[in-house]
Amino acid sequence: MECLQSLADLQFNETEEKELAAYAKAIGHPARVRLLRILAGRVCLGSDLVGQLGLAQSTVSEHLRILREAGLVHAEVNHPKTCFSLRPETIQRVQQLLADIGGV
Amino acid sequence: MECLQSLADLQFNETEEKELAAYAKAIGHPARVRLLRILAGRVCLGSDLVGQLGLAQSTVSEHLRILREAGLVHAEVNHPKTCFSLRPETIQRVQQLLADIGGV
DNA sequence: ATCGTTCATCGTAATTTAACGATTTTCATG
DNA sequence: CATGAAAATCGTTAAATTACGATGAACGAT
Repeated sequence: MECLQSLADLQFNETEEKELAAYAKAIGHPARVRLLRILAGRVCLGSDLVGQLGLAQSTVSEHLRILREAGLVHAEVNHPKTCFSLRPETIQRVQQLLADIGGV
Repeated sequence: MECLQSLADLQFNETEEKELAAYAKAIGHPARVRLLRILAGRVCLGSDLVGQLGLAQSTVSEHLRILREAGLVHAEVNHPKTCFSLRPETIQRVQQLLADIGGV
């Protein structure tokens, strides 16, 4: 007995699979979700975000780095401050990749 | 200097933050994204999925467990076989949670 | 009752992640 | 040029993740 439907026509897009996995991995931590929600419709300095998260400055910085490297957040440096903002087009890209799976 | 917009009105929904983080964490691995894509529009036995992934049976079983526990995949046992299928409503829920952040 | 197939679970090792305090970098300002 | 503030990086520890082979459990068929 085999799969209930044919698997012969199955072809993988490994690049997109890794792309979605990387986005999801970056989103996959409550502190980072909170950062994204704060930055939805708001532009913030790192120090403000530290205050909202209740985590050490270095920890928040690390979470922001992960979000930045994933392309979910943009950072504009104005020494000694840095302005963080959401990149909504990346969120939309994630939604598009999810739609290919089974979403709307 | 503070955040460029007010943070006073900020309120968190920790439950939803954890919910989205948990979904994203489950999706955040290329092998699990592939499983989801295979199961999009197809119902498969575990043994078929093992063949498609090129990983050990125990490893695939573990990935399927993670997807199941996250509510992304449904498993129907017909001993000694198990039928795995996507739960599209969960994918849609993830999209909704993303929309609250900055998606469409 | 035994065997075979399928899937889950166990035990383990290697890698990655998360978190913190301490330190360093960077620039504007005094 | 020295200071100070903000953020990144470093070093470390603890915990979680990933992967595998081996083993175990469930049940249909022989």
